[in-house]
Amino acid sequence: MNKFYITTPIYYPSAKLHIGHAYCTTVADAAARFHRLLGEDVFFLTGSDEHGQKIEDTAKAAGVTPKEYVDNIVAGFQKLWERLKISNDDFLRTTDERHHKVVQEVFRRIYDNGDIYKGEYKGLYCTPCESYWTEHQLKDGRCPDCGRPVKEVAEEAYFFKLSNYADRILEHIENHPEFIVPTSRRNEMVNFIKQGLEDLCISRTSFDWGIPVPIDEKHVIYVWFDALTNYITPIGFLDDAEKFKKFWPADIHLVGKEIVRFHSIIWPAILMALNLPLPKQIYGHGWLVVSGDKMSKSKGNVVDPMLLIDEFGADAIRYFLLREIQLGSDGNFSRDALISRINSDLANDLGNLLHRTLNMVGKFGDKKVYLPKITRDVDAALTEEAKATVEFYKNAMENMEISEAVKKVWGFVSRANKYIDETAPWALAKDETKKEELSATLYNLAASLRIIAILIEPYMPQTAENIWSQLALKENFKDVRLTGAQNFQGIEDAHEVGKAKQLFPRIEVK
RNA sequence: CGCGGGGUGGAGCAGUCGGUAGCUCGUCGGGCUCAUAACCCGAAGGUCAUAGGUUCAAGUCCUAUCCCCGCAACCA
Repeated sequence: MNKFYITTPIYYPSAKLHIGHAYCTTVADAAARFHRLLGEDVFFLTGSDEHGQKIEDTAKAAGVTPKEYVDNIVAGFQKLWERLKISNDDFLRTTDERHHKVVQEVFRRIYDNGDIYKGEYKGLYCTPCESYWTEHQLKDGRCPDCGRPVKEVAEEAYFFKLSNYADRILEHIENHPEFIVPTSRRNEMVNFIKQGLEDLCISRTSFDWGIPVPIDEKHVIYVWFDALTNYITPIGFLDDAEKFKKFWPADIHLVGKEIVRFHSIIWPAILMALNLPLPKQIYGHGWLVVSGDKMSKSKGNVVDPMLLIDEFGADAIRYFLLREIQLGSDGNFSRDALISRINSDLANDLGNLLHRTLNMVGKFGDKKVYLPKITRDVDAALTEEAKATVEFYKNAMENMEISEAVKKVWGFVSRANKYIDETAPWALAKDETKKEELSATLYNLAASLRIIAILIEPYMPQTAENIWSQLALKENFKDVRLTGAQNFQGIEDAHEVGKAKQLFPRIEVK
């Protein structure tokens, strides 16, 4: 059996998650669910990156311990994923004991190999703020936080020999075109490496909230070194060799475009130092922008996904994110666009298709659908379209062209709506000699909806199941695989369908 | 000249190897009456940021300019 291992970044609990985090996790979830539909053995990981000075400071300001602080915020993460119907197989917190062991072991192994050495970290330090700043972060040569002068100081620190791996990483990127996607990000990384890589400082003594360096307790390990190793912790790196062998290397690390660098340069270097294979793909997705602006607290335009779920439901949000935004490029988020999608695509096109179909099966028949005895040209055209849709969908989803796949499915929804017009069942129902035509129309519509339900499961799991249960199909929806959608006549003869219930109400805007 | 992305009907976007500029929404007109005022068909609307260049042919390739945005070793 094929396996599929996909990860999201582990998010930083310095604040509540916004719609951009929800976007990334939804994309990963759709991919994970799709691969489960293929029958693969899927491991889908998300989590939280809880260490670092910023957390320590924020907790102090809130008057709680760092652990109390992150426990509270991370509970919010988990609540959000639950409400968004995220199907992750594990949730890794970098404060987990299992993760500490891994990070320390990774440090130890690389140290023993000689790729970690003790050196001196030189930086511009603001003593009152207890922070290091890089030169470009300074404002007029002074601390950007308090405006006081900074001074160059040196502290003892451990360094990872990133520079040793530059050539090998570059070679890997050049020999594996699929390693960094999209291409624009890959080019960025190639340029970045060609500028030369410095060794990476991977320990700090200026704060305590982190995992101690195993050989030197007064240092804590740099957050990225800590965070990146999360990807090998829950799949048994230290405690389950068989599981590890099965799932590593990861198939996709889905990350935001701004952290592609850490995943495609630092992380591979760490893995090389451990003699482990590299992940197959780093996918850098774009950002959600709100009316052309990046979301930020200072602009006050941060969108809270929890409120959106309260108002519109998880599936509608998921649909919007997956359909509207081209993975890899930035996309616009707006309430108006969301409502417009819900009304036209979900209520009018899909919801109404289901509603009118079930209604007609009851009104023009005996609530049962019968295997067609005839095939008209329109029937053949519909069947063809179904087949083409499933094929396109499978191919697109495998290539993470999720938005393309969604659009194709909705093309089929439209085709089914058109089929109703072409066959005009209300006219057939008035003509006793047209019984077979009517019967074929009703069956083919129900069969189309069955396929649609399967295809949209990765996007809208609740809606998919809802359609399935309104069709009253006997097979347990959880057992359905994509192969089931490849068979058009998947409903048994004389099957009795359920009662129509509105899938998505139209949202009235004043 | 630090690096990168973008500028295409009213809005949001697609456009592969150069070959009649597409999609969704909105607007207007028509059809239909099973349905959630939904569905189906048709139409209007574009100097493809600007100026040059290459070519039989440029949204697409080249050069320059303007504008927007991101990154710049702790933002999904």
